[in-house]
Amino acid sequence: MRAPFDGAVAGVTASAPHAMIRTPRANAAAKAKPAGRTRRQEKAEQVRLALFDAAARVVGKHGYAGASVARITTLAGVAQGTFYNYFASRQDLLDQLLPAMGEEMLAHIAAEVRGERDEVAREERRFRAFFGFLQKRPAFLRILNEAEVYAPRGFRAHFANIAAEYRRALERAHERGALPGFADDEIEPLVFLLMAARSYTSLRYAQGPAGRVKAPPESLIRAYVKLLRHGLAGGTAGP
Amino acid sequence: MRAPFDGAVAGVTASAPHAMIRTPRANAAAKAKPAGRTRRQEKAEQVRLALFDAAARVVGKHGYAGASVARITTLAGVAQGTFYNYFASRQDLLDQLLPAMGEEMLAHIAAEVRGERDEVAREERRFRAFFGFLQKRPAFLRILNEAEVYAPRGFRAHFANIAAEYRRALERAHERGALPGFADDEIEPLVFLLMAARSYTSLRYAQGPAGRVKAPPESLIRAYVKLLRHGLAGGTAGP
Amino acid sequence: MRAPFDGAVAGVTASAPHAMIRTPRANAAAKAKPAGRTRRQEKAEQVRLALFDAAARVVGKHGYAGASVARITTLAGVAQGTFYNYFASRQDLLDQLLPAMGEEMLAHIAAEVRGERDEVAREERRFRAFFGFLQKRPAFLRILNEAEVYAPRGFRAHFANIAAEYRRALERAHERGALPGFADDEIEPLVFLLMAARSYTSLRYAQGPAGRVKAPPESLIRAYVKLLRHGLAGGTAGP
Amino acid sequence: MRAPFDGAVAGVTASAPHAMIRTPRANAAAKAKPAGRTRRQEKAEQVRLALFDAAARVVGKHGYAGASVARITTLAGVAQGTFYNYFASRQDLLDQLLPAMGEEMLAHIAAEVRGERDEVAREERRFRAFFGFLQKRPAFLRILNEAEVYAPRGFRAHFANIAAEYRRALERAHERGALPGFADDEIEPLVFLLMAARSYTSLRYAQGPAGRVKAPPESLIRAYVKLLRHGLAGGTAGP
DNA sequence: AATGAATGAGAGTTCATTCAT
DNA sequence: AATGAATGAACTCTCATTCAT
Repeated sequence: MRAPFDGAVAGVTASAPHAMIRTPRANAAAKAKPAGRTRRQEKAEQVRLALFDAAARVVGKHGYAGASVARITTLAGVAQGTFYNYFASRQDLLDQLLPAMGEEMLAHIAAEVRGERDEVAREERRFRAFFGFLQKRPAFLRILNEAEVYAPRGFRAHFANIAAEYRRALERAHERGALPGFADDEIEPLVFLLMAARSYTSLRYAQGPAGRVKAPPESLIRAYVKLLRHGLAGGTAGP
Repeated sequence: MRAPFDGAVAGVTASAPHAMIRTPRANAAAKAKPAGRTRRQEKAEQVRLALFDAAARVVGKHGYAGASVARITTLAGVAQGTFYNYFASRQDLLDQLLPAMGEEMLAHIAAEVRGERDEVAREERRFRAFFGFLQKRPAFLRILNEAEVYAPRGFRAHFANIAAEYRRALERAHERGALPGFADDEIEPLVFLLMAARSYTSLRYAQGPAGRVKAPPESLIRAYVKLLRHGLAGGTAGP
Repeated sequence: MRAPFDGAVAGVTASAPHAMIRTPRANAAAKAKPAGRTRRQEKAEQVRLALFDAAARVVGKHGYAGASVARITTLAGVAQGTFYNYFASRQDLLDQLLPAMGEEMLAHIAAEVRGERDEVAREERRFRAFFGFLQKRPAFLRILNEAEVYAPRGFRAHFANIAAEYRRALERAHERGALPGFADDEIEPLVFLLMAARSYTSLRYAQGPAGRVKAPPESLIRAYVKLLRHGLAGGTAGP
Repeated sequence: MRAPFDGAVAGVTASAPHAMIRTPRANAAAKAKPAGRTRRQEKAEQVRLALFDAAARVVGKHGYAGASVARITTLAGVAQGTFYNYFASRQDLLDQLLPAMGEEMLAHIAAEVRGERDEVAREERRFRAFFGFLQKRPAFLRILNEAEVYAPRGFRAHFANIAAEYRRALERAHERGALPGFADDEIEPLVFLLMAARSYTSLRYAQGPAGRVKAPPESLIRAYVKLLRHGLAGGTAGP
């Protein structure tokens, strides 16, 4: 709700699909008093969050290549050494960035799609929600973009998350008979084709100057919907 | 046929759509004796080519991040300092890599599409030809992938090249009435959606272990063609 | 018999020849109630012992260089900060390690020598007992080895201990007329020459792979005894 | 002859038992003009020597642990990066230090021993020459001492060198009948016992304050000679 | 007395670029 | 035009020690 990541990190912790997330706190947790978190734990969590948040901002602004530990810790307001109390390495944090924000994105999109029955309309909502999320979290665009190269482990985790979610959605649609012409082994390719549309066009249309993020033009959404509804024929007969 | 890039580089030099490509050679060319190239010029061109070729191989194998000037010059068999007689900076060469290979790719695809009239069938041919090219030039997949992050200028130049070519094709199709449902301002989005499909799926399907490049599965191509032909409905009525 | 050092440390405390050994406990000891140790004191002594024992194990396995406070406290099962309640610094503990084990070694050797009257035979027993001790306490070999460089104060203390003991033995032998050719001022050099033999050959012959400790070959002991009995002539006339 | 290492390094290069010695120059050497060294090569050799010399001084003064690349390069008057043009790593240089000086030591000792026939007298000369060398190269004492722990590869190389040399000498003596009481398999132990005497006593007697090196007392040498000549009996009958 | 997170100086190493030869 | 050694800033990471809780 407020600073980036408050929600995102909580989301990750909740669903916890990231074996790589591990902080010093983890050990101490075992000895924790049953009655709620201690002050120390709270403070530690704050620092962790501050580092996470700082990393997201720094990557958003300078890219992964420019995300030095020095920059991140300075922005977070802690000493460089402190970083290594929370993350095993620079790469460790970098690899957690995308999956964490990805969870948040998924939640954001899911909320927008709820209620719509028609599959193309659902996809249109997802598409719009994706772009909406980019505006809510401008850093995400760059993080998403560069992660494949700079944080491949994190990228793969995120990719698997998103693809699994998408696949579930398309498989349900398939069962409902909403994708009549497609065979079972064509669902996965379809997943990637839809992810491609979203991801690739965001690079062209959302990326503004100086890290700014723009809303996508309606013509893009119209073209996408037509393609999904009728293919390249685009709906000859008109709506 | 033989070493990568002999053709590619020639192609670039020929069509020269890259404002950023400018080397010390350019100056020398101005002074060239009218009667053909001197020995010196030929030798220089050879060195330039060797550096280019070495860079492509190195990036293909080690990625842009691992493409140090030392590695490139060692592979090319020249001293490190020599590099800067031909390229303004490491980045300069890196930015020329993708546009050069992109020209070659364009030529390869154009040759495969020739003769086909149906627009969906043409796109299928392009799609197949793209994957075919990846197998011919395995290094291209990695270069294409990483360029956006490591050689953004080069990536943009390449992207503009490809998009322009695509746009021309789709606009001709549009004029022929092959994209009946689409408005003028939806052609460009369509271009990006088709590029997205090609580019994004290549990452998922073509990337084999250890830099190997695989052929795409037929299910992917079937799904793509169905999507183009009928949208998500996928051709309920059958072909 | 059980955890290393129970005895060793007790020994140190008993004979206390180490001016440098002084821990927070020492203060507490002053305030001790006359009637035996309190629970608190016992607990504290346990922690001290645990740290000591952990340090010996860590140095035995990872060497002094790898004996970080973090590793030692983790193995001892206490927090890092606790360390500084018992030792003034990392170096302080490290410097106590060798003298403590050295006392144990001395006791071990003394027990083996008892009863033998011939001086060369006594030295042979010491020599064998030294190697025997190494096998009983494998960590000692590494500690002894590295202490000179990493814990020079501790090394000097240990060295002085051993040399003093040795000197006492040789002086008694001298008085008995067992070292007929040597002048008074040659006793000390002799001490160092005997210590040299023991210490140096242990590095060559006892050190096995992966911290394992081997028994010395009999040929070494034969050569040593011959040297002591007859010099380089080695006993031409037979024994 | 002048600055430390001029000779030492040459010595190493000559007998070259150190597979680990490798500098960038090695490549270039292949292309070298036949007619003598170029200026560049000479300069490079100078820098290499300067680094070597600086390293020896630094280790002599601050120990291996204090021999940071920064200190070494500062003393040598070159930039830190330059270091890595000559040595693969800090450890690489550190491992070369002892073998290089060891060769010089060997030469020094050999020169002193020449001419003497009696084996004990030869060993006395070696012993004296060893201490003499320590005074000529004060840094050597510390380097020798710490190498086992900080530069184990270098130490092993040096140790093997010295032991081989010694062994050759003792085997020749053995063949001459100079070590009448010793069996073949006792020669090696003898080698180590003599090396022990030299090495260990140097720590006790040569080490002065502040890296100063003292001459050994005559009593040490007398004791040593007596031990070698008659064993612990020390020559009852007198000379 | 025990905790353990925070600190920050300092380590080794890399590499694009320069420039005297 | 070619060389390749020199440069030095920048990087990630370690760890003994401190100190508020």
